[in-house]
Amino acid sequence: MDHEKVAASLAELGNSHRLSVFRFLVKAGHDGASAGDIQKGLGIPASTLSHHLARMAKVGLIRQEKHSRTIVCIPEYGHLENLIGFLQEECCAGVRIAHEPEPL
Amino acid sequence: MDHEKVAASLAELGNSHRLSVFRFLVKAGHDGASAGDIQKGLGIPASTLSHHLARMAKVGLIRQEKHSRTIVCIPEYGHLENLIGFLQEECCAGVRIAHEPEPL
DNA sequence: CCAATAATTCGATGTTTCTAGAATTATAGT
DNA sequence: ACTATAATTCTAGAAACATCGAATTATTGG
Repeated sequence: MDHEKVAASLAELGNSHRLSVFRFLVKAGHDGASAGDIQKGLGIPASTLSHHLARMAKVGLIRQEKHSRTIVCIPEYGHLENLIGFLQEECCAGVRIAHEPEPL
Repeated sequence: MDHEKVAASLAELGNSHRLSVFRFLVKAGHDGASAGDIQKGLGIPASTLSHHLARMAKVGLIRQEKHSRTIVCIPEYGHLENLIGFLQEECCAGVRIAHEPEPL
């Protein structure tokens, strides 16, 4: 993942509503949750939520699958892993994360 | 670190200039770099840079120490670690990071 | 005290983002 | 065909952000 994509993804997660949505989806698990479920669960107006979901999908934080009338949103775990990996490698350079063992 | 602080910090890192600044500071190491050095290194106009540095300091991503005329900026490694920790715990729930070993 | 340097604050402008109601599209069930 | 449901798109206003030159505030050295 390159610099610009990382910045764009962090910017998306850097919004309280969207961070809530992502956390909600992670809790929901690999099957994800429908836009409606998220709306009810978090109490965000439909049009506002739709706007945020579209942004998250655009940068690859979530995937959206249409099943008849409902749209199922699934968190892209791999994307977040890549993001975390970037931060650890590019932004922690030489600094060890507390619970991570020393390299040999 | 709570939800709102996490969102605010991610939002700050979610700007290309600021992400560059943070990476620059990490490369510079624990001694950090002066605002002037960052400006020369990244080619960002002084007033623009000052604006970004102030924002980063506000959420705790960096620390600014004034030494006579120059301001030294130091990355707050711990802050980023907390951020990464939050993402791993709240947003990866049960998902294993590739290079991390399975728990016993 | 004066000139030079380092950095911030001011001010103004253009852009993006957020928000949410209203209208629209798509689909299912009867 | 009609109605209800799920979600998006449209639209528009407010708020926040980004940019950067010019003016300003320290601080150092001569």
